[in-house]
Amino acid sequence: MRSDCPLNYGLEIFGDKWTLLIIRDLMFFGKRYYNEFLSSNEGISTTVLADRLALLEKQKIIKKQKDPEHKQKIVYSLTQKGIDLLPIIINIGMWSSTYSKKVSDKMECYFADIRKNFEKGIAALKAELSATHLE
Amino acid sequence: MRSDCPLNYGLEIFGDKWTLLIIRDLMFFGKRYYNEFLSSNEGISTTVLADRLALLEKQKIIKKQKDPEHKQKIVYSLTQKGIDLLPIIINIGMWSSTYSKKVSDKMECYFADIRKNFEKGIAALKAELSATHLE
DNA sequence: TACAACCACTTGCAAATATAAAGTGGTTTT
DNA sequence: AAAACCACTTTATATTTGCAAGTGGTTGTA
Repeated sequence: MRSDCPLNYGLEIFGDKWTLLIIRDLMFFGKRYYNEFLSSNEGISTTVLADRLALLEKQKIIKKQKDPEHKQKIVYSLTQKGIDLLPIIINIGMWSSTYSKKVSDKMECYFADIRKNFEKGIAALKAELSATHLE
Repeated sequence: MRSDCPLNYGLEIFGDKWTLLIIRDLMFFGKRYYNEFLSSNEGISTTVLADRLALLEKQKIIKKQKDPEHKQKIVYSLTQKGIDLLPIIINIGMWSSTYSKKVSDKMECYFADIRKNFEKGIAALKAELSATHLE
C-alpha cells in the first residue's frame, strides 16, 4: 500500500530502532559474530537480532559466511550496499550529537572529527570498510 | 537500557517506518495540516499520525500553531531541529534511489539533481525551509 | 436558520509485532 | 567425559499497529 518514494524503500528496510545499530556495530566496532552483536550496549534481544540479520541478508546488505577457522562460527560482512549506508549513519550521528545532551564521549569525538571534513572522512572510512568486508 | 551512542538518540526518536515520511511531507510536499498528512500516498493511519505528531512536537522537531484564518485548523511547522534532518532524509533518498529498482520518477529526479551538487543543494533547500517554517 | 460536511483528533478492539526467558543440537575447550 | 560456547528457535507474554467508528466543535451551503 506504500508509495514508490525512494525514502520509502529505505525506511521499509531499516526503519526501526535496531537495524542501523547492527550496521553501526559492523562499521565502527568491528563486530562480526552473532554474540558480539548480542552483547552490544543497547541489549538487543536474540529474537530481534536473528530477525534483522535474516532481513539484512535477504536485502543483500550483509553477507553470511562460515568461519574457516571455527566450524561453529559464522562471520557477517557488509556488502557494498551495506557500506553505502555509511553517510546515512554518519548524518544521524551528527544530528544526534548536535541535539542530544547526553551522548557518549567516544562517539561524540568520532562524529566531531568527521564533521570537520565530511566528504574526506566518509571516503576514508568507506575505503577502510571495503578492505575489511568486501572480497 | 540503551546506550548513549548518538546514533541511538536519533533512532529512538525517528527509528520507525512513519516519522520521517511525515517530515518528508513537510519538507518536500508542502503539507502543513493533519489531513494533508493523512492523505499521503503511503496511507498512514490516524492513530499513528496523531502519535507521531505528538512525539515530534515533544521533541521540538515540529511546532503546532493555530491557523489565524481558520479557527478549526492547526498548522504544523518544522523547527530548526527538524530542518536539520534534511541531510539524513536526502541521504536515505539517494541510497534508495541507487538500490531500489522501482522509485517514483518525481523523487528520483529530485535526488538525482541534488546528488550532483550535494552540499550546495542541501544549503539551498535549508534556506528555503527556514523561510517557510521558522518565525 | 437548519443541516451537512469538515476539522483534528480519540476510542475500542482485533491483529500483528516485539520482547524476555528458556531451550536446541551441534562444536570446541578443559 | 563434562562443561562451556556457538548460532540460533521456541514459547509465552507484552506492546504496537491498523481499522472503523465516534467526538465536540467549526464552517459552508440551502
